[in-house]
Amino acid sequence: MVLTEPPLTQTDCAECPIRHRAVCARCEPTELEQLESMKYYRSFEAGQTVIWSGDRMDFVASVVEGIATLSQTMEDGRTQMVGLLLPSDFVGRPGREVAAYDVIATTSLTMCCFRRKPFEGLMIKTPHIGQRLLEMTLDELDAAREWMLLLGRKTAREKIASLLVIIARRDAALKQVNTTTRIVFDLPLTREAMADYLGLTLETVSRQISALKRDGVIVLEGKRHVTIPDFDRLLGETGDDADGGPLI
Amino acid sequence: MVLTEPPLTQTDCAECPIRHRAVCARCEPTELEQLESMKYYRSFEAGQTVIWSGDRMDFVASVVEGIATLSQTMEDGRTQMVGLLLPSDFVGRPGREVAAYDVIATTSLTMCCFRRKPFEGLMIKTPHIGQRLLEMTLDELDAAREWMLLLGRKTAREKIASLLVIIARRDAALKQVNTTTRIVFDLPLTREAMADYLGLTLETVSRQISALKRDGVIVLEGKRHVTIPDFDRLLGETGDDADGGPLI
DNA sequence: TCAGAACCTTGATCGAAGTCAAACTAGTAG
DNA sequence: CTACTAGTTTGACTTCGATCAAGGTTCTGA
Repeated sequence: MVLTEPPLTQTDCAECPIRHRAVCARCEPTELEQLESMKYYRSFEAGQTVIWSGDRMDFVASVVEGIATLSQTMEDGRTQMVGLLLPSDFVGRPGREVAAYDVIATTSLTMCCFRRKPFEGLMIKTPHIGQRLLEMTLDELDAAREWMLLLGRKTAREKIASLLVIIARRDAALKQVNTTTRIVFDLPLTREAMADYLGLTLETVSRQISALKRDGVIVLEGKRHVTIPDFDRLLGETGDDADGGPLI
Repeated sequence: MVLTEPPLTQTDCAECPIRHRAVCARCEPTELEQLESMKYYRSFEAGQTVIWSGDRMDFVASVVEGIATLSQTMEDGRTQMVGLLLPSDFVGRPGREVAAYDVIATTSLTMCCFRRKPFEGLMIKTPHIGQRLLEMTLDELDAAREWMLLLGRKTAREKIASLLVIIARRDAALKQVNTTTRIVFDLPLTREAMADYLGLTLETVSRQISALKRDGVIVLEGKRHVTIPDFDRLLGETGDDADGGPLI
């Protein structure tokens, strides 16, 4: 599916997370009005491609609900995920006309889009939007560097444990539960998507998950529903510093 | 070596690349004056550590000359390079008090530093500095994602070829030579540093360089001086799309 | 001019993860 | 109810890069 001119579908945006994350927090009423005028929602089903690398991209967006992935594919089909987009994450780059990565919905997905040109204009007139975007981009860069350590130096088992910790943390932040709550969540990714994330094959992912289950580090009901009986134990499996911090 | 309060050594900054890259291009004379007042140079010898992860960091900086690396180390000593800093690259993060990575000079190195607090103040008052920094950060994020593909999916041989292309490109950009010039450069990294960049061991790096040499993809004089007889041939070894673009 | 250190190369062997193949599970469309 | 599909697991075997070990090169400083 190729998006060249996304349709404008104006709907109410009261819950749009971009309000909290990139823009609006310090916006004047007149700026909010402008944002409303360039805003529209788009929804996708699980598995749908939001945009292909190389396509023209006339919007930037924020994930409202669901999960999307950014990935790169080599000529011969090898693919590597380079970004995991959870609710409130930002997609697209001001000033870039053409998408640099494939964006794929891994669950059903709703995004709050802003037409790019007017958004760029507003950014120039409203410095704090750019400042917020800079903070978010620096956070993403830190996450990417953490990910590079994972890809370059961790064992398959450590990679799986790290991914589980990342998902558990983001899930907890989203649900606003605290550290003491029992840690239970559903894996939002297939084994293949996990493999693309971690630079492994899906067979290795499957084997390592089975091993963590056999060793009692995780409890699985079905193939996706995970319980972590002892979060510190899981943390210990990641290879990261012990002071990597608590769940949230 | 731990830097907590870097000494202020004011010198002239006519050649400081930050003028071109992050600030100054659109600065008013009064802003330039302010920048001068918060600026100082620091020099390091090859092998010296500029700052350790976890140290207090009271400055942001731009590389003027030489090469530095950002790297992360796991408890057991496994290390992964997460950034390669060449002249005009920016180090540090506005708003961050504590360094997140080790910064190490791999050649003799000169940096143009700005005291962080006043720099942050200037950034708030001067939006275009933040805008420039956002662009540079987005570029770095793209580079990090390219690097993730390399770490996660490329073979050792492809990794080495990719690194050679990256160095050749940045070297050419720095020297302002054009595509048709014969491609000759010195490797600025030891085999071990290359291994840390690529998520390999130094032995594998050495073996793959020998293999590329044996196959005529590169010509080596000594251990560091590289000639690329056929750049397209080298590009073909990277596994990247053929349309990965020319030297510059 | 020699000793030592840092850096690099090469060989032999090993093991973690990849590949290929088969079978299992759960959901769903007919 | 059955057949199909997408997703997953498990087994057997292979391979790429790691590990361990020895020796070579270059440079510096005594």
